[in-house]
Amino acid sequence: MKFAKIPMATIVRLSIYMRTLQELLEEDVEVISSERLAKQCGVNPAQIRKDLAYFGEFGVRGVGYRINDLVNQIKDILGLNRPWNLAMVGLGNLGSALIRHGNFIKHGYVFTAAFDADVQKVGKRLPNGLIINHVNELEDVVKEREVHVGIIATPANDAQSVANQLVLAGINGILNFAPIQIQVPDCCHVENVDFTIKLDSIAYHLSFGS
Amino acid sequence: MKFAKIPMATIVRLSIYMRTLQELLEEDVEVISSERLAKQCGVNPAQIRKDLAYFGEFGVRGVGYRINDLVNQIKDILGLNRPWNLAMVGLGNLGSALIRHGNFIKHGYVFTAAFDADVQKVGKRLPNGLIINHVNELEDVVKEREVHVGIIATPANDAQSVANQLVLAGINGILNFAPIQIQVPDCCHVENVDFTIKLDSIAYHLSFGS
DNA sequence: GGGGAGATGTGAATAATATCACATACTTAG
DNA sequence: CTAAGTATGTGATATTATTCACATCTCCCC
Repeated sequence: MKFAKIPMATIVRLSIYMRTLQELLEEDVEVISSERLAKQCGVNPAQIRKDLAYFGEFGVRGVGYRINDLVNQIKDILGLNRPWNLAMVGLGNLGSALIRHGNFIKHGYVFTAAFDADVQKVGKRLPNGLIINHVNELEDVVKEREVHVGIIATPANDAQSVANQLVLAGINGILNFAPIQIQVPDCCHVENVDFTIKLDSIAYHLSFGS
Repeated sequence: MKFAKIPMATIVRLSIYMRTLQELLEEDVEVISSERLAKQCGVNPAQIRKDLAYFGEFGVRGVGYRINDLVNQIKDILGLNRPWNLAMVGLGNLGSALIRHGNFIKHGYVFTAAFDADVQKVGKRLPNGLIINHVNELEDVVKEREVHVGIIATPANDAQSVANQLVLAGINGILNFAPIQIQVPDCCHVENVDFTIKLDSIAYHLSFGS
């Protein structure tokens, strides 16, 4: 599926295109031009065509893209035509809220494990039926339940240690909500979600104009 | 403070440098070289020096950067040496968790208003003392409490309408957690936080190597 | 079935971003 | 006071990413 060095930015945009296309599908739109899609996503039309061109030809000249097909093709490109199992580590405010959040399941991501260091929480059942395990059991449980991606929602202090354990358990993908830069071996891919950094960008723009 | 066209990526990195530097301060490190900081942040040392060079000279040749000073200078650059008032819109799982999350206050962001469309929730008091207002009151309350940044944590369907109201109320910065691309006038700066997009990137990496 | 309208796919041009490499300046030791 | 050792700041270079512009293909209508 992957033919050349693909810019990371392209991958991110493909996700965004897909989201927008899925929206359009629900409004019964069947075909769209790169120009209209570009406007809706806030990018340049040529950008969309280039991004897709890395992976093949998906449109029809003179017509545009059949949305249903394109969504499926983007899913193939991103590896989303299969289920992905998630483990949540840290069930404080944020972790609990995320695990209840409907967007994961909507996009094919399933929580198959949940961990916390607080023995008070261990054994409790979450709304989705999962029972919280102690972080000590992380390695075993992760392997047993075939977790693919670990989500870190612990305090910053615990994040690195959790990351180490996840790597030990054979995890190669981590989504990190802790506000710290975690260090992992090259085999493991980390994506950070840090909203205070986003707020800093907003503060900068508000302070010094766009 | 702003001298030239500054790359957005530079602004984001400055936030990251600042976070790391603040960590180091707590460990009583006083001075750091661009090389060590770079390693810790996962970037190139020259990158750090270039990023800072947009705004002035902050280091000492042959020595490095005095961390305490540099943190303050980055705060000046980003406009963080002042309080910023936030309004949360949407107090479902995610919104409630965020408003309880300690990281905002730690970095100088204060919630001064909270809104929900559910009349059941209106009037309730949050852990931080705030009382939930109905979204109908958004414009008035936002102006009265001098809100600078609106945070959207509503379902995707409501996000655009909330954004419109925020703009009407004079808000120029929005942090959007709803998984949808919201449209706003140019005067308003939007940052999106969409973790399923991050998960998609991870899925891609796991599927097709790094 | 031929011609016009419209939208893709893509090489070339442009713009933006990151890295290198070294001159410059500061500190310390002798 | 001088020389050695370091680490910054920055012009030059390399790399990467975006946009343009147009040839190519499809559809539709006459």
